[in-house]
Amino acid sequence: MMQESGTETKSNGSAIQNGASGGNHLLECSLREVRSNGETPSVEIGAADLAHLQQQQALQVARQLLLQQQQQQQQQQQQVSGLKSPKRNEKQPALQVPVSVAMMTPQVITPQQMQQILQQQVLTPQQLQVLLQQQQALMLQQQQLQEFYKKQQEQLQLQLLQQQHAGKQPKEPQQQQVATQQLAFQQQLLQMQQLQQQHLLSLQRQGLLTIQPGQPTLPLQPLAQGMIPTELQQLWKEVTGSHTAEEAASNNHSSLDLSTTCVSSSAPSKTSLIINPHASTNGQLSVHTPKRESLSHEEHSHSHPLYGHGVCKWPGCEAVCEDFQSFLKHLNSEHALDDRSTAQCRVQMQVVQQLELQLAKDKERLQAMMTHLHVKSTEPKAAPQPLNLVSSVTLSKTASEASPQSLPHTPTTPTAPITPVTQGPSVITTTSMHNVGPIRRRYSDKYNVPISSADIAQNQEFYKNAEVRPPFTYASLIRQAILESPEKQLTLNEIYNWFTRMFAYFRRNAATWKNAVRHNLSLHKCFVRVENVKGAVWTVDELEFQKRRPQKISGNPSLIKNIQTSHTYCTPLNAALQASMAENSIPLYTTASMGNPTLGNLATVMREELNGAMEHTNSNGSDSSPGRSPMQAMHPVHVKEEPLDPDENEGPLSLVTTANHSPDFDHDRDYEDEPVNEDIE
DNA sequence: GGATTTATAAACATCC
DNA sequence: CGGATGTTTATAAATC
Repeated sequence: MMQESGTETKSNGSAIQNGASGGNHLLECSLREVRSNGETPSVEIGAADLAHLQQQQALQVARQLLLQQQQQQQQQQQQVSGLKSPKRNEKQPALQVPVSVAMMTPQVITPQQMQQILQQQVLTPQQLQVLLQQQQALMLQQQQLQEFYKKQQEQLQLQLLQQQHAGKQPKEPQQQQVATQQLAFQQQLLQMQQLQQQHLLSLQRQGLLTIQPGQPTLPLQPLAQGMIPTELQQLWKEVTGSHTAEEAASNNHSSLDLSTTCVSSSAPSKTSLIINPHASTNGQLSVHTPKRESLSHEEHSHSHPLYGHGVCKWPGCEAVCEDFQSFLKHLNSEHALDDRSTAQCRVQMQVVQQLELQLAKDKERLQAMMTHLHVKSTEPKAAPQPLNLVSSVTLSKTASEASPQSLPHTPTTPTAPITPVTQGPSVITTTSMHNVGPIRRRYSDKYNVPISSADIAQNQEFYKNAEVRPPFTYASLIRQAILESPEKQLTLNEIYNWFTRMFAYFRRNAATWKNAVRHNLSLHKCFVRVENVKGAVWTVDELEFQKRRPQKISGNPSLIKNIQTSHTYCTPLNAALQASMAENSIPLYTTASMGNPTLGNLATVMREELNGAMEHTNSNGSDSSPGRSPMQAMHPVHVKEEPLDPDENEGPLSLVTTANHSPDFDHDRDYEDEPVNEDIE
């Protein structure tokens, strides 16, 4: 309506003439480099090497875990479909690119196939569905683990480089950090194992699983690995219950032609959608993926993932095979392509997915831990406490919505067939759904507290590679981009670049999000355009940014009310949560959440929230609580999780504290001569 | 159900 | 003219 005159209100009230915005190239180096290099110029080789060794050990373990799971899964795939079309292209040494294999496997079995399986199996569809849903999340988790492993390797190399360069001088913090990371990593792995145990437990609780006492569960290996077969073992017992357990395998005559079934009965049942959303949106992809059969028996004759210690490791089998030959025979006879194997394979896939989901979250936590420790050791005065606290609330809340799009709903269709580019590992299955154009997802950052540098930094590695939509608003991201810049100002194009650099998600649909960026820049008063010598740059008016959603929070009654209501909302789960937390600190899938494909994460979310709340009640100000893990990137659940932090009641804290973030902006109000303050704020 | 916030789309203006 | 950059409006969705 007032097109012409609108400009004056906002733009260039006064130009801060800092002509050279040249420092922006610093942005080009990854934050990780910045962080690790920044104040640690040198390394003591001996000690660092030690830590480095330890870290490598941890990596080794993780790698084995990955390989085993992946190979197991892959092998099953081969059983299911590979037998029919035994063309293989031995791709990569599994170590190098383990991810790609895992990426493809979920597409091997189409939802339709699964549907058939479901119809023929013994378990009720509901039961199976629940199981599958859980396992899907596990698969995601595995992917994340792989990703994480790669990152660890990168970090390792980086550190090695640093050591070589900076070489001589003794360097305490660095070594400390390495050791810390390694420790944290190991803890993460341990935690994964616990989680898996919990998963099993929960299955038992659901009655979906019955562990007979006499039944040998696979010896739990030091890491999470052992859990899955155990769990599956039980699953198989259920799945194959009517087939007289182990012996039904004689029906080699597969009734399912997995390699050809595709579109026939594509009525996308709920399960099919959930199981393989990618395939359900684009059926072809699920069919033509012949490359997966990279495993030849010869290749893995020595260490067949399904064979170990003279026992068939097919989930739920445990048949004794003296030598590898007999194992192969057993494999071909007992685990041929049939309904049962297919179902088992599918379940295994789901298990892995679930693991991967969990991993993603734990990875975030780990990063948060590392970041926290690092920041503290190097920057003791910055008082990041309140800042992190606030933003973590925001993030964990918003994050919980980031991935629902990746899971159940949003039956949207990809605007373009997913380009298999995805150089970032392992994301295809998770992300293939958000490549969708116009998903309007509201990232309920209702508190809309600005994300802190730490928040993004902690997860940036994830978002850099995973095409997961970041759970931040455009405004928050823009602000973050600008604040990260040395001059605290960026041109539009530089903002674009930041987006694409930091988030894989923004490497596509450029027109859309760029428009959104511009829109946000113009719309929000907190973004101030400053005329520059060489053009215009955008800066952030921090105060305006804080003012954006003022009365909502700032300790007013409504907030408290919200918290309380959310408490009651969660109440049904609280009992179970606390009970389980007492033992293992990990919540489970309660009956209420069983139907939800994302229950695992729900549980975790809840635990996080609860932990956070409890922590804060217990420890005020003690720095010994890094556990307030800022963000779980992949909470697919749509929970109305309000921050249970009692601290929130003290309201203003959350808003005000961030203001100290950049004192530079105090003078920004200079050119805030517009008649702003009265209209909305 | 209305208000608010955010995302998306699009029209339009301006500048280079 | 065309693209980049801004501004504005409209609409939908989510949330409060």
